[in-house]
This record gives sequence, C-alpha cells and structure tokens, in this order.
Amino acid sequence: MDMTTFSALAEPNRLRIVELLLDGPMSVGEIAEQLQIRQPQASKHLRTLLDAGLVEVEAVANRRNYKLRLEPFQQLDAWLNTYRGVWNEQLDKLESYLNKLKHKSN
Amino acid sequence: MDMTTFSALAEPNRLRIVELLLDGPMSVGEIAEQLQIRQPQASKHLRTLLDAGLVEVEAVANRRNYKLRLEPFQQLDAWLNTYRGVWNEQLDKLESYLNKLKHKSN
DNA sequence: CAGGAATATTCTCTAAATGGTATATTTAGT
DNA sequence: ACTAAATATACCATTTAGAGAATATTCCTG
Repeated sequence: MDMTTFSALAEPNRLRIVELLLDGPMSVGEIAEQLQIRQPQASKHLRTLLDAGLVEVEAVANRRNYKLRLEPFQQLDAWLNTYRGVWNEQLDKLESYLNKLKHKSN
Repeated sequence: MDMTTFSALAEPNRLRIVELLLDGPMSVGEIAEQLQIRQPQASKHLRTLLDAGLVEVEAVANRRNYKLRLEPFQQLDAWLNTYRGVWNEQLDKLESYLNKLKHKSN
C-alpha cells in the first residue's frame, strides 16, 4: 500500500477537500471558500493532494478545476481486502462457536 | 471518517507494524526485531497505534502482546463505500457510452 | 528480596509540516 | 498594452513528529 495516500489524508483540511470533491470538480477559490481557509493554503493542500495522486487538475481559462482520481481509493480498497480476510475469519469462528453452543444446549 | 487512523498509518514503521500484526499478535520485542528498529521506537509507535485505536494490548507477564483491532479498518471500509459509489457511476457511464458506440457502428 | 528481562517514558535534538503574508504568473476583458 | 481576477510559489516563523540515549517501571526467577 502506498503510504503517501495516508499522509495526504492525514491532514484535516485535505480530508475535507477530498470529501468536497465527491460532489464533483471544484475550483481553488470555491474550495477555499467552503473550507474557510485562505487561497494559498488551499493551493498548497491541493498541491500535496496532486503529488499524492489523489486529485487531478483541468485548467479552464483562469480557473483550475480539481477533481478526484479514483485509482488511489481503489488501491486502498484492494489493500483493505487483506483485513477483510481477517475479520471474516473472526466472524467464522464466532459462528461456529455459536453453533457448538446451540448443539450442546439442545 | 476519523482522521487519526490516517495519521497513524502515515508513518512507514507503523504501517509495517500493522501489516505484521495481520499474522497474529506479537510482542514489542518481536516487532522491534522484525522491523529492525530499537525497542523504544517500537514502544512509541505502538503507543501511537494504541491511541489511534488500531491495536490493543494484552499483558502476559513481562510481555505485552499487541494485536489488531478491526473496527477502524471496518470504518475505513465503510468510508470507502462512498467512493465506490462514485467509481461505479463512472463505470456505468463508460458502459453506456460503449453501448451507444456499438449501436451506432452496427 | 536481589537481579535481570521486557517494556514504557522522558529528554534532547533535528527535520518536516503548516499557516501567514507577500509576490509572481497566467488569462480575460477593455 | 493595462488592469483585474484566479492561482501558484517563495519566504519566514511556529509547531509537531520522529530518532537516539538514558532512565523508570513492572514482573519473573532464583
């Protein structure tokens, strides 16, 4: 799993940016306004997200519209599969334990 | 989504610890040895993971055995569902676009 | 109950991340 | 070409994270 995804999401403003972008592409100014932060901060966080591959930009005249890239989220999803393995194991154990209980008590 | 999960996983040694613990509980010493780091570092990272709720400890005599807590990973999984929504949308769009192409060219 | 092993904590130092402010860059409109 | 708007970058100051080394704590064993 690529750690830079986690670093990028570990900062509150950046996490909020990512969640904002779920609703679709947005310009730097709009993002800054929504998050109540100054424009340079917004640009800097977007730069970080860009470097981490979490977003991409499309330049439209004066504006830069940022939008989510899905690949890193899909990678995250794939990574989580390993853990699903573990928790399913535990559910299975629980289930068979409950089955044993049932047979004994009946 | 709780940000501290991301912060905790954003550090390489901690990410490795988490992946180590997939194979089962492990003591501080074993973890330090596997990661080739010094014991105090291991303890400190484990402390961070503990505070973030990613692991839990069981004290057995001298040893402290750390193991994964699944809840945060399940939360992460749930959070990702939002993004699955987005990428399924895009797959749907792609699919219907391909269908249109097919009908036109035939 | 003294000694040793395993672990946690504290302190110090350095490096990296972050916010603020000012400034540079690009583009549209006149 | 000049001005204004949108964005990016650079610089500085502050904070925070992490490594290392030393020390404290806990618990087992003899």
